[in-house]
Amino acid sequence: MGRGKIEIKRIENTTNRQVTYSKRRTGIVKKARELTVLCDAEVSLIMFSSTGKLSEYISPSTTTKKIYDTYQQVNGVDLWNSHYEKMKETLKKQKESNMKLRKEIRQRIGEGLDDLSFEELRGLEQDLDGSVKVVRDRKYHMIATQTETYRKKLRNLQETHTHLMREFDARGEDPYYDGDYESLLGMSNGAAHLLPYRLQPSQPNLQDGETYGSYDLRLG
Amino acid sequence: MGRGKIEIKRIENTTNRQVTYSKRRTGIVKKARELTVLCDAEVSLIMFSSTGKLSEYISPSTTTKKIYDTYQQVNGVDLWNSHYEKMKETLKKQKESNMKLRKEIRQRIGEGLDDLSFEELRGLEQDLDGSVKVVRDRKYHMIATQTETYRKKLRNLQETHTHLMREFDARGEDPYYDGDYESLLGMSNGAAHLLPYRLQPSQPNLQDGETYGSYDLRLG
DNA sequence: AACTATTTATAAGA
DNA sequence: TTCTTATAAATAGTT
Repeated sequence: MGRGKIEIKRIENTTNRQVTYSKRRTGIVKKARELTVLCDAEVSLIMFSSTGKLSEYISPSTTTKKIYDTYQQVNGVDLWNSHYEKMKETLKKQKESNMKLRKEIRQRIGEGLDDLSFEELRGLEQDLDGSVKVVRDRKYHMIATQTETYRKKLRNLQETHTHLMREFDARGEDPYYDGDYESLLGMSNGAAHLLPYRLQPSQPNLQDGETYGSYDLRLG
Repeated sequence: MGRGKIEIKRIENTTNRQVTYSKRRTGIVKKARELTVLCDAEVSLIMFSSTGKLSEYISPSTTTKKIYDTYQQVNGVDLWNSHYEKMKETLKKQKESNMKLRKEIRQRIGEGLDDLSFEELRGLEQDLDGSVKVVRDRKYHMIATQTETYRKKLRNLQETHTHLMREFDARGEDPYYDGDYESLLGMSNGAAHLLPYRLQPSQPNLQDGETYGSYDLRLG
């Protein structure tokens, strides 16, 4: 229907192809609209040009979503819907699993025991008994470890104090001593001196750690 | 394009409308196919007649699902996709909840305790201790109940045997007795007799229930 | 479902 | 893109 007949095959000339697309797109949309009105039909027409541009016609009485929903109903589930169904199934299983886990926890807490038989009850008791033992052992282990850590910390503090005592006592014997206590107190442990230990009755609170601020001895 | 020009409005005559639908449907599908081939386009055409019958054309290079997916990408998410997203979110939350429940159970079983602090460990121990007590109480309660039931069953059996004894002893005194022990042993409890109780030293094992087969005395 | 007079769509050109 | 127009194609009314 034009100045000449054309063969129905891809138009190789790009410009020509785009012009034809534009003209025919107008034509087919008009046809879709006429079909809708004349025949009381519902039509969804979606077109992508070779350049990817989207055009569509949809009957005014409906929406693209409705058309696709109905389309799927008629054709049975397609890939998309089956994916959706699969997800619903997974969700259902997850919820069931969740319920079971909650029930188990409730029983392990001591609730909802009415459903259990005597044997199940006895099994649960033994199970819990075992668990308490494991947790208790772990706690004792932790206490032991923490006590050991605490001892080491204490020992380190005592050593530090011992060193500090020695340095303090040695101040009078140091010809270069300038009265700077702060630098003495902040000195590193690396500077270990081999002076003999001497008791310090003038500083009775030195060993409890209070004098030089609070030391973190908390467990954990 | 026909014998006469027609106005583009609903065709009231049903037959005429359906015929026109059929003819024009063929026409528009042909147009869609030509557009696909000539212009290298992708076309999805879905039509529902006024009677609800579905017809479609889809370019061979694609699928209805692809067209719809691309359509959604271009237009942004629609209601359907948001429903899908909501479901994905729910599923994610369910899975997370599940993981937490499993972790709690593992800890209540005595596994995966390494992550717990000393305080948490102590709390868990006390919690489990309490649970064991609840379960143990429940078990004892059940034992008590079952024992009571057992006593009742036993008493019933003893009564039944007592009755049987009496019937057995009474056989010699019955002038119509014909030697049919079986019918005696199978007799119902409803036929209660008011004969005086008599000890049966010749049947010492009668009261332990073994003589007349096994009685189900199992707990639960 | 076929026919065909007529309308409509559009290919090529401007 | 849009207009023009000769011509191909679609189809309304009919059989």
